[in-house]
Amino acid sequence: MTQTKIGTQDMLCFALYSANNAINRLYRPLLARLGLTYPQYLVLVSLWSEDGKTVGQLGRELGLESNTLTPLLKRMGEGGLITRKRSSQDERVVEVSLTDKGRAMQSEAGEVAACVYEAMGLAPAELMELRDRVFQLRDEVASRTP
Amino acid sequence: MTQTKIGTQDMLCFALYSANNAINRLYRPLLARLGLTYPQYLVLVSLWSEDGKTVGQLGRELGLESNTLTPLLKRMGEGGLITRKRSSQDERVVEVSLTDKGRAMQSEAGEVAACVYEAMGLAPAELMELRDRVFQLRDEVASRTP
DNA sequence: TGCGATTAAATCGCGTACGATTTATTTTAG
DNA sequence: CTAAAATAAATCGTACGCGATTTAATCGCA
Repeated sequence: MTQTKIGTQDMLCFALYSANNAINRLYRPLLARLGLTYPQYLVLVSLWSEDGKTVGQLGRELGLESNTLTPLLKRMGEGGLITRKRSSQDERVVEVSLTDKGRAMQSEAGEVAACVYEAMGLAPAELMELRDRVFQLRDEVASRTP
Repeated sequence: MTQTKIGTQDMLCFALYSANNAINRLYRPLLARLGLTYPQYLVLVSLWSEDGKTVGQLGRELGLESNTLTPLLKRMGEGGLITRKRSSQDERVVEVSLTDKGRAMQSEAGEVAACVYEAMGLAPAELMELRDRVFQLRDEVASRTP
């Protein structure tokens, strides 16, 4: 017998849970100086790479639903980072776009990203390999979730 | 130039964030049938491996503080899974112990763990390697967080 | 054409996470 | 011995995530 009792330290799910918490604790004070939370930062990263997405598109990319995104985007709109406008083609759809202020934040955010990258202490190749393994696990789990 | 713009799909932090969310979505309905949330399940796993821990000990193991644990443990106490008692040695400390009901839940939880393990689609060796890498990253990030 | 089914956001309630602060107890220095 | 420092939980407010439901608009098909 190799192991009778398993503890939290044996669980991959706990590794991901606690690593995610740890990274959030690193990001939080850095992003707070920009008036951002981590999920808000992810929305900006998404829009910086391609501006003008619907709530549904953002949700599919980030793995979130409207019940999370709607209030989050509302706060970002109040903060003047984005605009939210119903599509004239399809009034059900809300289109999210960057404001000048939201676009301008990209350069400041670069320092945050560099700071987090450094704290991870991984060489680029290691980082990319770990990232791809974690994405693969996510996709595998998601595909088996009813 | 290899890449001009980076997106969410390039970020290790997003991989961890979205994988953690995906795993939670898998756990949630399974644990809900036991009346548990994922962090509550982690508390039980910790106590099953060694019963009788203080709030502070649980917090160090799980990476959580009293502001998160206190209400969580209160709910678990109301659910009859644990007891919370101030130490007679040091009245500042609260000791958390399993009830019979909390202990009995271990066998039911085994099925949940098996279900999650299967959904990950990883061989044991792969799983352990990924787990250790993620823990290592967590510890590295935590050690560099002020 | 019209009406039920589908789709997209929004709303609501609950349970985390966590920064900041408070309360209560113990430790420690003088 | 005692007042200040340190420690352990608890409390409070804000922002996620998400299950469940609601509202509004569009689609599909008889």
